[in-house]
Amino acid sequence: MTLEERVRAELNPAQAEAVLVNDRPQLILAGAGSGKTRVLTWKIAWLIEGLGRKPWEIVALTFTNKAAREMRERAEKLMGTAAPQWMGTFHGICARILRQDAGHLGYGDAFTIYDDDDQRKVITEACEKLSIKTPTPDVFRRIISSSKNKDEGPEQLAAAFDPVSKNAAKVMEHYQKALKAADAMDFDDLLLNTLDLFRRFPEREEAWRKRFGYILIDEYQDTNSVQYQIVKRLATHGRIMVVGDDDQSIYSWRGADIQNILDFEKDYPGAHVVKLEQNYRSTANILKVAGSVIKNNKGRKEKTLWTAAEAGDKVSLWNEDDEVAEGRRCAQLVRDALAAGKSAAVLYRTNSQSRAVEEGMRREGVPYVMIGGTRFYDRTEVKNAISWLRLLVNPKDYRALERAVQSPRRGIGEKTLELYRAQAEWRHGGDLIEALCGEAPEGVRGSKASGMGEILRKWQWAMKEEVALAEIVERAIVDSGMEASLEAEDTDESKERLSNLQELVSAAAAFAERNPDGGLKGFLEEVALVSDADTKNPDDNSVVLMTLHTSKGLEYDVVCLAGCDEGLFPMLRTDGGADALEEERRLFYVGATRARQKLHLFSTRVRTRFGIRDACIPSRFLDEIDQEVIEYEGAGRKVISGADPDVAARPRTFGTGFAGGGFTGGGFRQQARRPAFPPGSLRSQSRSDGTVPRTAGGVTEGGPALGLPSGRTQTWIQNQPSTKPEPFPDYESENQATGGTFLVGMRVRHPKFGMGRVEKIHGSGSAARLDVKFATETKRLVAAAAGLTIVG
DNA sequence: CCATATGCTATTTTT
DNA sequence: TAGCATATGG
Repeated sequence: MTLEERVRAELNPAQAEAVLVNDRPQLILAGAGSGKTRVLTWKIAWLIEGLGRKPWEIVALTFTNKAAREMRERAEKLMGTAAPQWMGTFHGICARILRQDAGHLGYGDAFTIYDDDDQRKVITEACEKLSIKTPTPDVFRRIISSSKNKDEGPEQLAAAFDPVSKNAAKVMEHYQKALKAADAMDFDDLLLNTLDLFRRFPEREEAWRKRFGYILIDEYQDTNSVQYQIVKRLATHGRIMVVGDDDQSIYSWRGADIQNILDFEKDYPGAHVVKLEQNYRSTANILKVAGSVIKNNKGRKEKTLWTAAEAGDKVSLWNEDDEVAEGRRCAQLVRDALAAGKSAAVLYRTNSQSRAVEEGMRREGVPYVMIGGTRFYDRTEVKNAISWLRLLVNPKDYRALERAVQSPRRGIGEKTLELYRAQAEWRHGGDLIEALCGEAPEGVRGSKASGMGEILRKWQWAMKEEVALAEIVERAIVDSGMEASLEAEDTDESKERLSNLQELVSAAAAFAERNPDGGLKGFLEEVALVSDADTKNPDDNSVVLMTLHTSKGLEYDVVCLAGCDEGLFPMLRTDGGADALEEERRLFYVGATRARQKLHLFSTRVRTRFGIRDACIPSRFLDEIDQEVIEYEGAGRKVISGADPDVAARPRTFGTGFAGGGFTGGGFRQQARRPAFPPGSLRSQSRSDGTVPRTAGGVTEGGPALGLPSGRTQTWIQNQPSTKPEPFPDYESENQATGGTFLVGMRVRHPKFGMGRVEKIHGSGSAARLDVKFATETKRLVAAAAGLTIVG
């Protein structure tokens, strides 16, 4: 069989067309689970074995290491020969380009990659130097990063009229200088500098363009402006294939521009467009759920996923008391799944939700692996050890010195360090190691610092002797004194840290094995660019816990999607644009389509957020779901439903039974939408103003009183976790303006003063005054007129 | 310079 | 509530 015949035999017609067409730029719109990796890997095989292209002519760009690895493995398996060398993440490939060419831009080839922490620190220092106090460094960090993602510099920021941008411009300028002085780049710089290289050095651009005779890009919908431009410059020859799904664009907040994929046909005239709409992953019911939600988005490329698979189970909708019950239920469901030999995952919107889910897993004894949170390489002790190595590779890396000097503490502080920095710049061309070894700066008793210098010198020596990578890492841990200091501490925590450091040594050894020529430089680069999901490989017997974002590209037999509660998911920030909701919806789509066989969706009645228990309303996405394919679940308490549109509000939550005995938090959400549950519910209980009588808790205790089957007391409205409902009159006040009810402890937003908290309430009704504590001061406001919004 | 106390804020995070 | 960052005093 010829290769072409094989392609046609093993792929569906659309996939085969995507693989075999080769004379035009190609846009492959690949719905979730439609086999895009398959297409990419076959494309590589076709280019190499079918068309005689050389592996080194092909560059394949992904957004995650995991995706790159998977593509490589599958391509190699398919061909039995080596896959292209240039397969990797955008950042990784750019780093490789820059290792070669950064000299043109005034960087060394040993430049360091700064992570978020380094970034924060450098920006904070910049703010201090410039005596800029507002806003916070972290705000600047975001502004700077998003500027870079848009291919903009300080100039554009300075041109803006608002003071924040003006400040940001100054900070950014200073920040970039500091990075340059440290011979360092942040993540954004890896991309931006590559673009810069191409713009400023056409001959280099030309060289790379020739190098990359064929360009493949995965997840094209996630490209930002800089990536887009890099690609555009390299792909003038038109030998490019991009694969993506506009419905899965969930990283706009990282600068991804969905327009890139929507405009592909404009950017590459004559492009060949293939839609992959057959889904091979999920049951028809799951797809229906995903499809019925995503179709509410405007501005998407119309496409409908279909499957040859059967309808399968209905999608389950669970409504639990609170996040604790939710976690338990997930654990139970997942345990059954695992027992049946299935894979399972629990997905949530925010990392903070993981706690309750973890707790549930532990209580039910279900093994789990959590992805996200702190990366292995982000643990303090690991970073500390690495800072020594960084300094060794790049002696200008001031940030590394700042860390190393504290690992362990050795009595050298900011001031001394600053003097050495000056010294290094003045006398040693920025080389901090030289400065440490040389004569101590004026006013410094040199012995402590020069001790560091000697250690580093010794390692430099060892490096020349080509000592094994793992050994260098080991020395960093021992010679620096980190090991001794942790041993001396001798606590459970210090033991844990020591073992992490040991693991770092193993990681180095493993790296050296994989990349014999990688060296310390290569290792540090991997450390900087690898993610948590790349390092953690869950075994078959555990559930995987992670955010919806990290779940993209993965699939599981059984998926629980926790926290489908309005305000949490979708999570809409006040300043988010109209597109924000659509992005949340795409996130739902991504989450739902991770499931192969069974999807469980969860909402809760009450949820603790920021230490406050709050009443919840089911996510609007649950409303959008095609009702035919869902079933309501719950331990003998199917939630009663209804489509009564004027029941906008949920009853407050009374926190009786909790410490203190008082009620906490909760309030009427005037803007609340009708719940997802079908007709005939207790809605009748609500008053025409959309509120529920204060005494609701008492009334709802008994099912029969409401004409419900007895024993069925657990209904949506009834099921308050409390029995004592009467609030103290002084603690509340009606507010006509927002229609909300203020309670002490509530978090509110004022148009001018920002976020605040209700401290005290004087009087009631329209005459009520509130003492609201804002960030800087406490104000007494007229409840009805202050224009406060209840946040939570 | 370092250890402790207080106070503030609080998405998502491929790299 | 909890984690982290800054403030403060030894």
